[in-house]
Amino acid sequence: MSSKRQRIRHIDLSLETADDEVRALEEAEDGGDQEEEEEEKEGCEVLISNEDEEANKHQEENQTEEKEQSYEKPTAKDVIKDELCVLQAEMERMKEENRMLQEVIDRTMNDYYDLQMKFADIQQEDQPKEHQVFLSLGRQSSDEIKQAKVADRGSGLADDEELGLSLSLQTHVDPHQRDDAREEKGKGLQSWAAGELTTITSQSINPATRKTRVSVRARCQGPTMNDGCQWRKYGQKVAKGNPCPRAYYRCTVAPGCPVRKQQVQRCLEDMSILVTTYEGTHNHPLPVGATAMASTAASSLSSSPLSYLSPYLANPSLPLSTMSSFTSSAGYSGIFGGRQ
DNA sequence: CGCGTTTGACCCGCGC
DNA sequence: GCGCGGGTCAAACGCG
Repeated sequence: MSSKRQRIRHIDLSLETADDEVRALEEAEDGGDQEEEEEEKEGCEVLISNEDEEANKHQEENQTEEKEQSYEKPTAKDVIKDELCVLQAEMERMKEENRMLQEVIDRTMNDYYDLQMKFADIQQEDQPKEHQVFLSLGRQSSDEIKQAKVADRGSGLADDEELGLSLSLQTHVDPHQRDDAREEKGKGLQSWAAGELTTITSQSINPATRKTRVSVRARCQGPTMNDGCQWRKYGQKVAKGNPCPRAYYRCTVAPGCPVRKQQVQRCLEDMSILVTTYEGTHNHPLPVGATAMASTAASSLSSSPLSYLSPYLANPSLPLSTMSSFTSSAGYSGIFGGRQ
């Protein structure tokens, strides 16, 4: 199991790198005038790109000086024109580069999604059949199913039959359960909509209690990530092996809501990454804000990776039912790979 | 004064 | 059975 986690970490790193590169390029391209897609900043990357730009400027200035020495007194206008041309050319080049990087991100996200599906399948196989009954990949589109199958063939880790079973089972899922799952998934995805989430997660099952569990890894500066629901802290504990305390929150949107979440700030690997584990299913509809974010996040995931980077740019008017394209029954799913 | 957070005590499951 | 560790409770405290 640890090897699987390592695989996910590897993916996370690559995604963040791509994200940073694009962000740095965008900064360099428009000087940060564009509306920021993420509130969180990686200042060092921006600085690097600015330094590059300055270095280019210095180079251009040096070239200009050389020109001035070799030619006969060009007018100031000519010099400015030259600089302008060079800058415009540079800008065009960076735009092109930006486009290419976006394509790379696009491909990477597709690969990432495939891997998530594969990971869910692998974990499905690890569980007893009794648990698999509750597993579901949600109402995937035929393309997504194909992708998953292709991935399965490539790895030889899962078989199409099992995937098909899962798909068929979810059509019999109790609507209430599906709502619960949507809520579960929504909670995690709301962070996407908030632009805070950098990675998605893993799921886990508590065999003893059989409670639904979804964990979300989010890059978040604050003590807790805003997922649209109201939470009340009811306890805090220092877990062994992690110097950072684990906080326990309870959903206060509705009295008696069984949903709890635990947050663990992982100090050792990355202080900025917050691992949030949601447990249980809501016994109430999600707040409007949370639902909107959830559906927005859903559309962002199922559409372009750019909207993944900036979920608010995605169409927020998509119906909540869109969520079922990657949510599932009883709290589990392809992406989160959840189980009950 | 009400609500949320903090924190020590308690409970319970699990491994030995 | 015992010890350990995670999870929860509830009184105390702080803040608006």
